[in-house]
Amino acid sequence: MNLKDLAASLGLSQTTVSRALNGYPEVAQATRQRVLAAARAHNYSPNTRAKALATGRAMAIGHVIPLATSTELVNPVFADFIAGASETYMRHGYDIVLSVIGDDDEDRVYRDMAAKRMVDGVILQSPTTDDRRIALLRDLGLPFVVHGRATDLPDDYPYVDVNNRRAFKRATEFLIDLGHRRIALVNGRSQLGYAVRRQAGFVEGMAARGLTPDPDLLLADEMTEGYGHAAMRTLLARPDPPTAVLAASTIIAFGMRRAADDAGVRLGRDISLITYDDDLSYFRNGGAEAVFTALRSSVRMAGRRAAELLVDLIERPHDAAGLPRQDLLEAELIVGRSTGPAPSA
Amino acid sequence: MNLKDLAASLGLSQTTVSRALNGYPEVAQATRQRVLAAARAHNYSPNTRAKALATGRAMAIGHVIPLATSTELVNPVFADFIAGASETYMRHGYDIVLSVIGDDDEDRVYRDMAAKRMVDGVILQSPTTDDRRIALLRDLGLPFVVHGRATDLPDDYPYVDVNNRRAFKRATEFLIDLGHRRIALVNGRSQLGYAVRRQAGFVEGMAARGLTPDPDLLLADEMTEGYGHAAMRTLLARPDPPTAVLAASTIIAFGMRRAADDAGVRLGRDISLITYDDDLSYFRNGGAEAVFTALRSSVRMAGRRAAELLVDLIERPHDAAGLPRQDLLEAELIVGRSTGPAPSA
DNA sequence: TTGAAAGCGATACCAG
DNA sequence: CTGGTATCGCTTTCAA
Repeated sequence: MNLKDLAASLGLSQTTVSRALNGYPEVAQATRQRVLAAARAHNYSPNTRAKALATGRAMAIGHVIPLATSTELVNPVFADFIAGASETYMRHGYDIVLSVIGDDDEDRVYRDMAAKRMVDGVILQSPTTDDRRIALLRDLGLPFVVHGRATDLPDDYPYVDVNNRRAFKRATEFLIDLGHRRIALVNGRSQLGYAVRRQAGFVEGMAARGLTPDPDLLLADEMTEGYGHAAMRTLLARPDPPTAVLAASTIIAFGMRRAADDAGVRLGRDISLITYDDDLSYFRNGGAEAVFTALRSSVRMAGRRAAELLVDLIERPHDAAGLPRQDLLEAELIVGRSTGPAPSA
Repeated sequence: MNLKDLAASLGLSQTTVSRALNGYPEVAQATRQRVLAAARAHNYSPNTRAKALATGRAMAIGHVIPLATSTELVNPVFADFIAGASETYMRHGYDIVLSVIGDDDEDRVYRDMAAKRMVDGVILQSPTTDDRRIALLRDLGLPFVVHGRATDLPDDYPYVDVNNRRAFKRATEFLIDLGHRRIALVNGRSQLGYAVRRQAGFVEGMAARGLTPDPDLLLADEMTEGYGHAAMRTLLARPDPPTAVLAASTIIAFGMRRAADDAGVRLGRDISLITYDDDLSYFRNGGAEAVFTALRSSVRMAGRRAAELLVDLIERPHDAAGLPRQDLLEAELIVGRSTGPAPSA
């Protein structure tokens, strides 16, 4: 059933039926009712492609998930972000078009999306410190919102980010206040803006309590489970292993946890582990006995927020003057028992 | 730059340019070369929406992610499945359209997708035992492939599944051969086909070694982290806690692990845990010291396979007579130290 | 081997 | 308030 058939079956023109369906004011109430009833009866809904062609609006947003060739598992963060975003899109009638890409054909994908006009805007994930995709998208004239920030670029593009610096600062101070002194940070690569900020927060937190971080306890590499495992082994093999570790991602923490198991070391007892974007729901459910967590909850909200900014940008592109279209979310800090006791030393 | 402009710039008709670009044989070699060169030079790529409208093919596949309202985290399995599927789609030129939906508007989404013609086919995830979406999609005439199987329905629809029964049977036998006798199964709800099969495999494995499962050690509920936590607490509180546990999902295992930590029980030492769809990459990286894992690796392959079947179904709908378009993948069984020692009892 | 013209299914302008 | 018609960008007969 298409518009033509529907119009014919009603003895009306396509024009009138279209107007009735799209809520134009100049349609007679009686006519509108008839049209709506018929549409419902025939289970009519307009062909998206035709509509998109006619209006020039695709009613779809592109999400690009980068998947480094070295990555074995997909970072669960992407799924949570999208879950959040889709709540917003749903309300505004947008669909999500997903592209999972290797790091090689990065900008081909954006070029394509712009040229093929299949989306009205895109979300850019995990920007690097001087991400060139931002300039590219601007050139292409494709509306976008960045999830995260590119440290080395002027701060003049739309973004949503979690305040990683502050979150890590607070987590660090929390550990120090528990009595920890030798604290390790197992971080992602420093090309990633958030890795840089997480480390900055960590260092700040130490400084705020008059401590200097031991460079040997600052580890960083590709955020994989394998790396987490290797890092934990390295740390445990030291003559003076840290009493607490701050892990920068779920994926890294997976590997660290396993390495601890292998070594017979009990996390949360023998050594404290704070993992940044993990385990929210448990803490919620568990109630009182909670620990620090942050990103995992914030990520969903970040998705929601980013989607709002993007939809706004697409639908009211000229308000740019007034509103900044940027948002820095504060991560929750939840604290409790599982961090383990203060070290005796 | 659109087809019209491109044709004008070449002094050719749209027809010829279109034919040259789409590899029709009747175009002169020289002409084709000129056209291709110009297209590249102008960075031309055809407007997807117009093409879809003209051809009746959307070149997109719908993936529907169900997100129960009670679910706090998105099951990472979906992301891995999509990562696998997208490898296939990429090769064939399809895009992914994602819908994240609550359990309420289940079939509205499928109806919409069919009516709005925005996708050429869909992947159906996590079927329930007598899933009515299968009949719906058949009615709608929308090509689909199911990831998983609906136990209570005739086995006559296209699907890709992992052989859950066999995987759990083998895992169970493996544990028994290590000396375990009191083994618990923490499973998902029995509306889910795979939960039923996992339990069947577990029971079969016990039977194969002459054991009967203790009903008190068969737990099942919504697959959440909170539930995993509760289940583990229940098990540990027993006078005779199990010496090994089989967890049916990553999410459940998250919670169980945390409960073990809280209780000071070391997984892999004090009590063995086999988790079904977790941790693949670590094992790969770690080499020799591996344990059972399965779905997490298979899921990506399942995504790839499901996508292949679906593309095939869309592009050659009439071969159905010959090929079954069904695939049952065997999950890998990787075995090693982290399962913990055999119990002394 | 090439081109003119008719759709595909909607929207939107211009008349009436 | 309603209808005719051009248009969006491409594919696909049909003719030449």
